[in-house]
Amino acid sequence: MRHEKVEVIFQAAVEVFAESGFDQAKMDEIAQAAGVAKGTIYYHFKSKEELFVGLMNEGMEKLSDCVRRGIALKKSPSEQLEALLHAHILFFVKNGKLAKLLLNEAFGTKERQRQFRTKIREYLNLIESVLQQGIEQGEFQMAHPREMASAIFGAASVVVLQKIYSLEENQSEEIEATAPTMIESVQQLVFHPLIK
Amino acid sequence: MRHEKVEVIFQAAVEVFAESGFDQAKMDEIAQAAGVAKGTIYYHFKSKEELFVGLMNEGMEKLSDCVRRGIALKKSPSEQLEALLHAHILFFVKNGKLAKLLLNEAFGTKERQRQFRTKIREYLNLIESVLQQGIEQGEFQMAHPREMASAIFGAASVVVLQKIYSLEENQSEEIEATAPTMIESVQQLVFHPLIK
Amino acid sequence: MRHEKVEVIFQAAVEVFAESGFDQAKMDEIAQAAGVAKGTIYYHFKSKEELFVGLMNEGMEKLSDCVRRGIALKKSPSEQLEALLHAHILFFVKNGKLAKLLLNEAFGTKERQRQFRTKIREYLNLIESVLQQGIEQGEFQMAHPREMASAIFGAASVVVLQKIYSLEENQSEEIEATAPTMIESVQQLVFHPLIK
Amino acid sequence: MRHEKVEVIFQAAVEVFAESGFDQAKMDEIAQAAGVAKGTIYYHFKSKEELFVGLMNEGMEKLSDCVRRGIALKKSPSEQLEALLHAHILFFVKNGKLAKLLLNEAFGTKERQRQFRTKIREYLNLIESVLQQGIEQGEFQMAHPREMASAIFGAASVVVLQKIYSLEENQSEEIEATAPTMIESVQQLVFHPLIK
DNA sequence: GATGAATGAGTTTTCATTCAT
DNA sequence: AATGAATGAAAACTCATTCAT
Repeated sequence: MRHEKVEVIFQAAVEVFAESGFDQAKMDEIAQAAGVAKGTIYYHFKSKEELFVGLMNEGMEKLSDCVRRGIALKKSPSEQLEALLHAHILFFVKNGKLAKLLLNEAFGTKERQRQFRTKIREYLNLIESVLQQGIEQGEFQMAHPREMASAIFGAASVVVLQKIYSLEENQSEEIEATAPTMIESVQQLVFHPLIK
Repeated sequence: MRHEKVEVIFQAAVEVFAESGFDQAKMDEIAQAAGVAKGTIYYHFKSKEELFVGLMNEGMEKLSDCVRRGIALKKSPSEQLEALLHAHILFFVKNGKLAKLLLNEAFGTKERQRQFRTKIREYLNLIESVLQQGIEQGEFQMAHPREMASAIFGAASVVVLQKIYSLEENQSEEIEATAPTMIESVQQLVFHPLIK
Repeated sequence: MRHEKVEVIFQAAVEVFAESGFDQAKMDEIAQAAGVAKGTIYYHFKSKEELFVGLMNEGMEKLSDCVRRGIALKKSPSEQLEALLHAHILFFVKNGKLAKLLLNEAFGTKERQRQFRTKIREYLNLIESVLQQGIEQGEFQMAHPREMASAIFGAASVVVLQKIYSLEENQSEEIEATAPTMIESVQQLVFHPLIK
Repeated sequence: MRHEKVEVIFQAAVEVFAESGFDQAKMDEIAQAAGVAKGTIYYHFKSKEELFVGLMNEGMEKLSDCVRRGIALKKSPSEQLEALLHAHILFFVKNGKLAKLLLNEAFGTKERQRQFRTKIREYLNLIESVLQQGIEQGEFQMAHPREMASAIFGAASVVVLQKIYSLEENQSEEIEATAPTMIESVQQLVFHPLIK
């Protein structure tokens, strides 16, 4: 297993980065939150950026794994897509901190953001491949599976993020209870027309 | 009409903020890009934050206006929703800089971000009201119009953002040509099931 | 004339760099000594290194000018060499701080030191050209004017440095009084054999 | 005999200190170069400073021994002085790393430098005593043997240093071949007038 | 209205040193 | 004897903001 202190630092870093964003996050704060000296972080990570990138990669890895596991149980593309949405939203609900970071830091021209987008691109490819299979097997019908993948990703992600922040502003914490609502909405968007 | 210098500063600020994000953007750089002295910015704006907030508010205003104008021409909610998506995507395509800022700075706990989210909330209300009318007039059918509004907003925004950055990485600039692809995709998502 | 603050910073920097050497010198200390804020130094100089290099260049420039002026008054190479030694030693005596920096920072593989050595090389060329002329005019006789230039430079410089530090340890300050002693010694080394 | 590890550390330390100077040299780098753990250095030396001082003392010791051995074979002061110059220059040529350190770290107000200068003072006394004997025995003639000792030390040292760095910049390594040139030059400076 | 030199609080990062194993 | 993870004090540098001109 990974070095104990590294784990502690990772935990603390997610909290702090999610709370403040990359630039506003202070290494001091991360160190304090982790209960280690600032030097200790630098003993394990070359820089703030490297720490952040490590974090993001791990986060995307977890999301991918989680979604892949959900898909693996299903046979037909439409069931797989359903499972994908379900897993994606639940993952974001359970890992709100990561979700915040994901959208906050996904876009931008900094190197770390570019690197990060590569990971997102991979995740989008996963979605796209499900769509593609559906098309090939005659289940789905769409002209632009790549754009559709982005749109679905955006819908599923922003629903959760918006909910997180709106609940935060009302200081309620019962987000898990609202998961079905969000899943249902995105499922409808994808599988049924809004129009009667 | 607004003071000439203010306009110049606004223009420059959008560029710089979009390129670097709020924190990494330097007032020096904005001043240089605007061709004014740094002090001049502070003569017109109290702070970096105020400049940014002014910018974002104006941006959201423009987006709202643009969408509202699109809707106004239509009668039925479904036509209105169609027009809304169309206008939203075209606006983001035409104002890529603003689009970047929008998603980059929409989430976070800083005061400026909270303020900004208020504007987004208003925009989401606009979408929601179209959905609501559709329900009332028996055109639409959905359990959670609020969540649906978020999902639609996310789908339409992320499609464009993802496209912008993916084109940037390939150094092509022909994003306007791809607008129909994106509009079509989101329209399908909203109006037709993916499933045959 | 040069900007007032720049001048003040230069003055302070010579003091501090000479006292502590490049690495041990703190920008804080220089700022305090100059009576300006640390930021002011960085407003005028890009980095500690740039400040230092500027300083050294100016120092070598002054030394060169001073020696050149001494030489200019003389006709024959031997008179010129005499004047050169005289001027060099007096300059070091008057500008002890600079003399310290000169020897302390002349050697090393850092970029700033390499740059600095280029200036010293130029100064050595000046000495060498006097020697060369002496040879051509039949006044001097030597096999390796380049090495001789280094040797003379070393003799004249180290004599003064050693004296500065030995006086410092005895807390006496009367170095100017000892200048003739040093000049005489180096003159003898160059013009008369030690051997009777 | 000295502990094996101590020897290894010394070797590595000379390299690293000579390459980077005292301040820029990193204990990590020395440890790596020596192939031991950082803690091991601290097991054998109390501090970076102590390691450095030990090094310098040993270096000066070796120089002194080498020169003393050269002198011991000669009888007359002028032969002794000749041998001294010869030994000094050859020692610097053979121990370039040490030579660099010697001049780089000889001057300055830090405690380690003061300590080091004590050793140099002793070496200068050795030179001075040869001069003094020459005067007493009627071979030499000079007003200020102490200053003359400094001047000779400076000439002999700087000649080599300047050559080392100028060859380094041209990436040639044949310094040993140039030793006679340098010895000859300093010998002339000391024993024969430049003037015909 | 406009300017840009000056400021100093705030941040990342480095590295000698320690100490439990 | 030897190790190397952990530490925290120290330093270079940044940049939003101010203000005299």
